[in-house]
Amino acid sequence: MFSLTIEYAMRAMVALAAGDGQSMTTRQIAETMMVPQSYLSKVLQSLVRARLVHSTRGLKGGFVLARGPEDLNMMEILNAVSPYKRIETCPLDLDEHSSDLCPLHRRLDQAMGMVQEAFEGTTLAEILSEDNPCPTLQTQLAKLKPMESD
Amino acid sequence: MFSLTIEYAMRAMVALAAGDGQSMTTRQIAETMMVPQSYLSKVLQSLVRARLVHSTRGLKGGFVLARGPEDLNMMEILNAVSPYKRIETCPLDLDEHSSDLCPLHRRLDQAMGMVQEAFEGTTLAEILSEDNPCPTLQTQLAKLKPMESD
DNA sequence: ACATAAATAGATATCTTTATCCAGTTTAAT
DNA sequence: ATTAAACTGGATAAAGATATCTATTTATGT
Repeated sequence: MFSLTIEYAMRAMVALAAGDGQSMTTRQIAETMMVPQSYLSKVLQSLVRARLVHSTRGLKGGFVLARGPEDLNMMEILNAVSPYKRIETCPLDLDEHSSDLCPLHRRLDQAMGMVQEAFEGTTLAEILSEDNPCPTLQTQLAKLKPMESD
Repeated sequence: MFSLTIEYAMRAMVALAAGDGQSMTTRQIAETMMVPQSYLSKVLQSLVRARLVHSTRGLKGGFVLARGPEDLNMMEILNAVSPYKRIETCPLDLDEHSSDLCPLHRRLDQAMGMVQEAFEGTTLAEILSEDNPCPTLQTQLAKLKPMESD
């Protein structure tokens, strides 16, 4: 249901959020989240254009979240890479004046509405706060902040 | 979020359900629901293969629902044309043994679950029973059953 | 200044989805 | 039997999504 591009964007944002403010390169994100690196660079540029992450070029450059993880939700990430188009008018309805959707498209749009609400209500911070059995992320994070809390 | 193919499949099934048991040709369905006819024929074959509709060839042939509209839900239609793959295991998790999803994919799959439940709980009969402001459908139906209730 | 690391932009390749067309087959009506 | 209507299956084309590569620009450290 969700495109690979959306998957990759979400993974990248989770990686950045987990990095705790540290800048990460495309390569680091790609390896952490097992995303094809060359394609990830395109996805990251979408996230930059949507102003969800900041990029810095050159040596020691990389990407960081533009806001705190508690202020970034899944819907924003999805929208950054593939704008979510709710069904506003029945596609069968020729004149655009009908305010209501037909029953079929009302149902389809309701489903989209549920997803939207769920995603808008879920921040990166919440995702990070839950138990995270994702092994590659943990491994990589251990490298990123080698001796943080000691 | 839902592919055009899914859209077309849903529209076709609604058209057939509205036809009240009468057989409809590809052309009739296509015109009623404004779907490209040649592509619709492929979609209909998926619905036939999934046994949601029956087809009869030859003159006076066409398509009819395989079951009553109260026994056909949106999820079956979706599955007929593009199998719904819930997220069973975290795609980042190398060994397949982890029973739980990581928080990100738990959220993604929960969204898919909500859609699935909504669609499973919605039959064609329900869709038909609601007010239907979809003008093309009504126009076409008037032709199909010209003097039904008089 | 120079070399290096890294994002950016553009061109290109591959695969999937969407769409069209045509030849073949089946059936009803004449 | 012949004809016309209609589904079926295969080939093909066009568009979009996914992926890769290369050259360019920017920044850092020496």
